[in-house]
Amino acid sequence: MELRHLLYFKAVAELLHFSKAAVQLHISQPPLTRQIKELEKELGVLLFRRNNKRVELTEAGTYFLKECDTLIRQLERSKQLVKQIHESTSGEFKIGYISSTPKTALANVLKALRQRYPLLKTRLYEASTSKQIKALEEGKLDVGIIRAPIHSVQLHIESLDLDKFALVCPVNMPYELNAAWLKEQTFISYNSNYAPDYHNKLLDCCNRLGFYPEIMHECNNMHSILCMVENELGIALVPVSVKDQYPYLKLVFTEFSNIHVSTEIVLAHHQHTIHPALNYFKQMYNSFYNKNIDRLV
Amino acid sequence: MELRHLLYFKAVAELLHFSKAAVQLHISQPPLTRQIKELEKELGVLLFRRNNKRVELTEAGTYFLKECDTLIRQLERSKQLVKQIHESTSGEFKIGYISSTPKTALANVLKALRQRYPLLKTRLYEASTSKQIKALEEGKLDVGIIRAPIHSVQLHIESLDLDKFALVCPVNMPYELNAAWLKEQTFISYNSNYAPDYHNKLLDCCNRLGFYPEIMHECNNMHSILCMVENELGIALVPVSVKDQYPYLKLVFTEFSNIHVSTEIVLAHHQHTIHPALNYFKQMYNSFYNKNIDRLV
DNA sequence: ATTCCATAATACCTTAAAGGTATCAATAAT
DNA sequence: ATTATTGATACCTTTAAGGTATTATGGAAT
Repeated sequence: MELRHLLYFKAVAELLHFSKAAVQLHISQPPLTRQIKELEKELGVLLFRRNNKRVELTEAGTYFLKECDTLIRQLERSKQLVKQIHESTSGEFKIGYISSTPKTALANVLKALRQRYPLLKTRLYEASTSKQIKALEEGKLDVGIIRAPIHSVQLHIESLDLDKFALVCPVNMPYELNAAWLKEQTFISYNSNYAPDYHNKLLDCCNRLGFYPEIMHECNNMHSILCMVENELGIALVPVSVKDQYPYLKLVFTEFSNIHVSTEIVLAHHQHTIHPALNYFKQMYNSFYNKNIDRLV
Repeated sequence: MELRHLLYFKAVAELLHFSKAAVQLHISQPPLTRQIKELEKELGVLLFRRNNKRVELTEAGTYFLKECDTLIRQLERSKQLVKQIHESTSGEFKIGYISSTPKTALANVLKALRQRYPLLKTRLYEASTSKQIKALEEGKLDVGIIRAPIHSVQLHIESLDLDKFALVCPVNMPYELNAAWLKEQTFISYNSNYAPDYHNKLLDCCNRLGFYPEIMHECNNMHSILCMVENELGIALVPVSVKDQYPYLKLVFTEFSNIHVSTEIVLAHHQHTIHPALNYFKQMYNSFYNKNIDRLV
């Protein structure tokens, strides 16, 4: 038996007419008759009750049609699945990340990914949380490393880390951790439109410290913020995890151990996608990220 | 794509060796290589990573193997199912029934069955409930019309009728419905080993009438019992439903309307069998049986 | 490093079977 | 009774599956 037999049978069973079915199948009628007979012979079952004028399904034929339908549908599904898997192991893998992401962890993950999926090309996009959410929803990104909260039913997220805030000052700058002193300082931060949730978290943190920050300079990435601080344009409140990423910058980080405001870093991707590279990415990312965390502690 | 491709792929995927797979498939290696290439081309997916020394599944191949397995298994299941349906519409349909079954209903059902399934041969077996249960369990009967109770987890049963008992006497024989008179009579009945549950019901009935029957003659079918009664060898207690089956016998039936002991007639067959003829039989039997009942009422 | 073996790929031929054409036979409608 | 329709049959053509011989290449042994 071959798939052909099933497809031919399906056509005849649905049209109940050999000649019409033959037309639909783009073959002539005699071969079709023969194929059906072959099928019946192999099954040892009469599928059609037919004389030269009327064709009808036998009871067995009726059941077989149902089975054929599911089989053919299943096969199509399988083809699609395999194509999808193929795409996700040999096409492009688009990764989004916020600028505060540790680049060494990311680099290690990419190395592992390259070894496991040699055909897979990776594409990196540093972008804001909001932009990434949109891109993930539209399928323009496969995975994103972003800050919670994420309000999207389409995306699946898992937590990577909780990040408290720290004060960053240039070295040799005297500082005090009290509202009076902080109130007088010039602050550098993200643009509030660019990362509104992050911005609110930051304001919440300041509020608990008892002041409202005067933000004089805004940047759209972490590295720039820290460079501005280093060059004494002001000070900043940033997530503590960035501390280890820029050891060459002449900065002093001071954590607020008593203020429990933190931003959550999550890994997000579309729901219900079977994507081996993505799975592997998640696995690797977690292991490398945790290694980093361990080193910090 | 043809089924061949799937079977060939499965062989190579399981052995991870083209030459060995070719031997297993009873073909030579080059055509196998070609078929696999065709499959890969049609899917647009590389299924094996192979050099001249090593063959291994790609990620996509691994998934496709799973899909192939289910598809092939599913196909086998479908073939079996269709054969089973074919058997049950063109083979033999073996019907068991107890001797008190109305034959006209049965005849009408067989007529309907013949019209619907012209290829189906029916085989009738008049047998005791206990013999039928054994035969049904062993697959030697497709359906049985028997008396409850049935203690078998393998069988599915559904109720057809509740049958009360009636006294049968020859015409012109004076009779009284009291214990004193009944106690003095000679009774004819089934062999107690032959239909023990029926026998117990009958004793229960007599007990409520206040006597214990002296059974002088035993038969193994209803018709014989009634003939014996007609020929004045004794009287009998029988289910009322037999009354209409032998109008030509010179008998008087008297129902005990106040004694609520009845035997249940059920239709029994093996559980979980997909059997169109059986389904139709049940449907028809119910309709004809109920028609009979209606006529009685 | 060289040789040898194992094994998949390639080229080309053979054969089986799928598909086509012409025709027949049977049935239902007129 | 006649005709049109339609599945079956017979026979031919073409496609593609399968086979044989050979090559190329990667890994193992020397």
